[in-house]
This record gives sequence, structure tokens and C-alpha cells, in this order.
Amino acid sequence: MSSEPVPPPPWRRSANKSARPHLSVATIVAAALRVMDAEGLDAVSMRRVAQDLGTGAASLYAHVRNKQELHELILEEVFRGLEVPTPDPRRWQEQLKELIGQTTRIMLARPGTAQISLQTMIPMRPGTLAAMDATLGILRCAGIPDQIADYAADALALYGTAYAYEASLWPSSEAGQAEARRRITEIEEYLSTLPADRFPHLLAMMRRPFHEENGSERFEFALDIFIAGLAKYADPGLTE
Amino acid sequence: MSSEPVPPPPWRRSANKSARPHLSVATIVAAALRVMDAEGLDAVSMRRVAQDLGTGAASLYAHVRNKQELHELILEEVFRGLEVPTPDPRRWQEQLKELIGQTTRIMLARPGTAQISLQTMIPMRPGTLAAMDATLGILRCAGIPDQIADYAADALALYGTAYAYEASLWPSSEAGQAEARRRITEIEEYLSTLPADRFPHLLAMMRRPFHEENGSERFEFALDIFIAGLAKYADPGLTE
DNA sequence: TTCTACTCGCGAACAGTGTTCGTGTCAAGA
DNA sequence: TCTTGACACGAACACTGTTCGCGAGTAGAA
Repeated sequence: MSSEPVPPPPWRRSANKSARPHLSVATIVAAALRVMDAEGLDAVSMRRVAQDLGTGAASLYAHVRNKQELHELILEEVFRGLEVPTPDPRRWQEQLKELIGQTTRIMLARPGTAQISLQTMIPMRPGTLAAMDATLGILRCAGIPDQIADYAADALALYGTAYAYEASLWPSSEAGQAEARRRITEIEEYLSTLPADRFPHLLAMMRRPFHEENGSERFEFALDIFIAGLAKYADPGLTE
Repeated sequence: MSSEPVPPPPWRRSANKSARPHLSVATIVAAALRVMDAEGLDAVSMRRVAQDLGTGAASLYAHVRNKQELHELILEEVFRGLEVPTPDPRRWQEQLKELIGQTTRIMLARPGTAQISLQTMIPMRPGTLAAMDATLGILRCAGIPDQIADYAADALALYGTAYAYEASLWPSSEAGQAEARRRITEIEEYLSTLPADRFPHLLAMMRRPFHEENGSERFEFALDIFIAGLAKYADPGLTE
């Protein structure tokens, strides 16, 4: 490309924004979310976000430490809409299911969020902390002992996030979905090639028709099983 | 760096390998694993692997389609050592726990593997398929209905992988661990700053001493809970 | 033995990435 | 009006995955 130093473009300074583009953490996060919604998390590069704001990548670093920090800020913004219930001991099971379901739905609605959440080792911002606190609140309200509540909340959050992540891997484009279906038939053919007793159960599973599920059945089932296993630690006196 | 075309280095052609470096899928995967074990998955770039074989990145593409395929081949190689039990209905719970535990331990032993496994939407190679088939085998042997066994096997695999991934995010270097601890105290201080009733359960959790666990307690607990919840679908006639 | 054909290694290039440095410009305070 | 300091930002650095085309080496045919 042209490598000689280009003179400052005269049309930007006065047209697009008021002299200065007025960058701030909020505008940067908003731009990043815009890009993520439109083109996916992979497209959320510093350059791409800056371009959306009509500036260069270097400008972002005055407001945001890292790309990692930008990611965390996206996560925080997305979890803003989370509604936490006030714990009711008698309804702890459905409240728990609803809360974890809600966080997972939020992530599913914005593919890319789950990936950030999984990669962010220690969540440090209000939105994500609120979800964790609410989960713990419901469990403790049901009389579940402290340590068990800690472990259970961790496992629930991890499973929900992992489920959302896995689901968001599924390509959204028509071409990508066709490719994925091609790979599935490929693997079915491969399994049929092998001696029938090599992977018998897997083969049987892939032949079952409901294998192509369309809802959150799989997710809700796992949640139900886990909560059922958890129920024996709840205090019958509290949960009636 | 020096950018003029360097003449072919005379010492390689005859010394290192027999005229040609004798590349193959096996040698490439071995080199990739070497790099991953030594420097982590992030270091496993095409150039880095090629360098380890004394060649250039382009040479790898004759044997491996993609970086993605190279990743899958690594996964396959790592899961080679998996030992699958012959299902025994009366011991299905411990067999299940042991199998999932084993796959998770394999991934924990090689940080980076979990990430590959999570990113590989549809596993297509014998090693990973064998793990799935064995899980299904144990469940069906216990008399658990087909669809439930399918969902349960999926959930177990997903949770185990996610757990291993989360654990492998923890930095291995001394400096990285110090940084992580710093972040944890940072978040503790932040929580203490807020009104005590903002995140009360979270605050209480972080103050509990066993919060810094050192084993697989958390993982085994979640597994136990899930299996307990699953037990009601097992056939009492089979499992005695 | 000579010549041809074909496989496969591989340098260079392309279009991207995160991040830093140093310069330049603008607006508000003295 | 002058100065100061905050902020915008072009260019550069060291990377990344992947493709193209050349060229060397080997194996088979004449």
C-alpha cells in the first residue's frame, strides 16, 4: 500500500465528530459490542473497533488497558440486564434453574460472550459477581451447607458457561451450517465403516432421530439432574 | 533483520536428516506435542512447529490441512492412552466417575488439550470417540434409558472438559501465579469496599479458608452430585 | 544410461493481529 | 496571550495462518 506519510485527512476533523472523536470507555465498549453483534467476537480487534469509531487502534489504549480488559468490559455490559430473584426457600429449585438459565440465555443471545466468560479466569466486575452471589444466595437460603453451596455454585456457573460456549461455536452462516452437517454425515459414514462392535453405543446414538435437537432440552436436563442430586443437602425444615 | 535472500544453508542438506527432512503426520504431531509441553498451546504455531523440525511453516501444509487439524491430531494422540473399562452394572457409578476422571486427568496433565477439546465442535477421531462410547456403554449397561444416557454422557464430557480448561488457565509460571493471587486480593479488597449487603454470600465465600483448594475436590464433588441425580434412572434390577 | 514427470520441500508474500513509542494537536488554566 | 498537560494517532515491531510458485530430488520410462 501507499507508505509515504499521508497528510491529515481534512474531512474528518470537522465533519464526523466535534473536532475530537470524544473517545471514552463507554463509547469504546459500545462500539465493540456493535462489532461483536454484527461480525462475531473474532472480528472484535482493536483496529476494527477503532475503525468503527473513526480512529486508529492506538487511541483505544488511553482508555482501556488491554484487549483482555475490553473483553471483560463487554462481558460486564452484557450482564447488566441480569435480574436476580429474592431467594424463597420453598422455590429454591426453580429459582436456581431460572437464574442459571437466564445467564446462559444472555450468553447464547450474544455469541462470543460465553468465550470471554470462559477465558476470564477470575471475574472481577459487578455484573458477573452479582450472578455468582445470587446463586450462592439461593443455595444458602435452601439450607445447603456453605462448602457444598460454594462448590455447587461453581459447577453450575461452569456448566452453563461451557454449554453456551459450545452452542455458540455452531456456525451462524448458512454455508457454515452446511459444512457442519457435512462433517456429521462424514462421521456417521466413518462409524459405519468400522466393525459394528467398535463403537456400538455411539453408533446407536447417532442413529437415534432426536439426536438433532432444537431447543435447550439438553441443557435443562443436565440442570435438572444436578439439582436433583443437590436436593438431599437442602434443609427439609426450610424448604417445607 | 537481514532481508536479502539468504543462500541455502549448506549444513542442513546432508547433516540433520537424510537429504530430505522426512516429514510426516506423525513427526509433525510429535513436534507439536513437544512444543506444547514445553511452551504451552499458544506457542504451537505452524512456524514454531516447523522450526522444531528444521524446516519452514509451508512444508507442514503438505501433510496437515490446517492448524485446526493439527490441533485435532494432538488431541487424538493425547487420548491414545485412555483405558476404557468393561461395563459392570453393579459398579456403574464408580466406573463412570473413574472414566470421566481419567479423561479430565489426561487433559490436566497436558494443559492446552482441554482448550482444543472445547474448541473442536465435533470430535471425529478414534481416541475421543472411544471415550464417548465408553461413557455411553456404562450408562446403558446400568439400564439408563437411551435418551437420558445420551444427554448425561454429553453433560459429563462437557463438564469434565470445561473443568480441565478452567484449571489449565491457571498460570504455571511463578510470576503468573503471583499475579493471579494479586488479582484475588484485589477483588477481596473491592468486595470489602462495597456495602456489606451488596454481595454478602460472595464475600462470605471468599473469607472461607478452604477457598484455596489444592486437589480435585471441587471436580469430584460436582461429579458425585450429578451421578447421584442420575441414579434414579438406573434399573434397580440390573444394578442390584 | 538418459530423460521426463511428479511429488514435496520451502522462501516469499499477503493480510491480518496486539501493543508501544513518539509526535502532534487541541483545549483549558495561568 | 502563553503554557501546560491530556489525549489522539501514524508508524513500526514482532508476530500469526495460509497460499503461490519455484526448484530440487527421486522414481519410472525409453
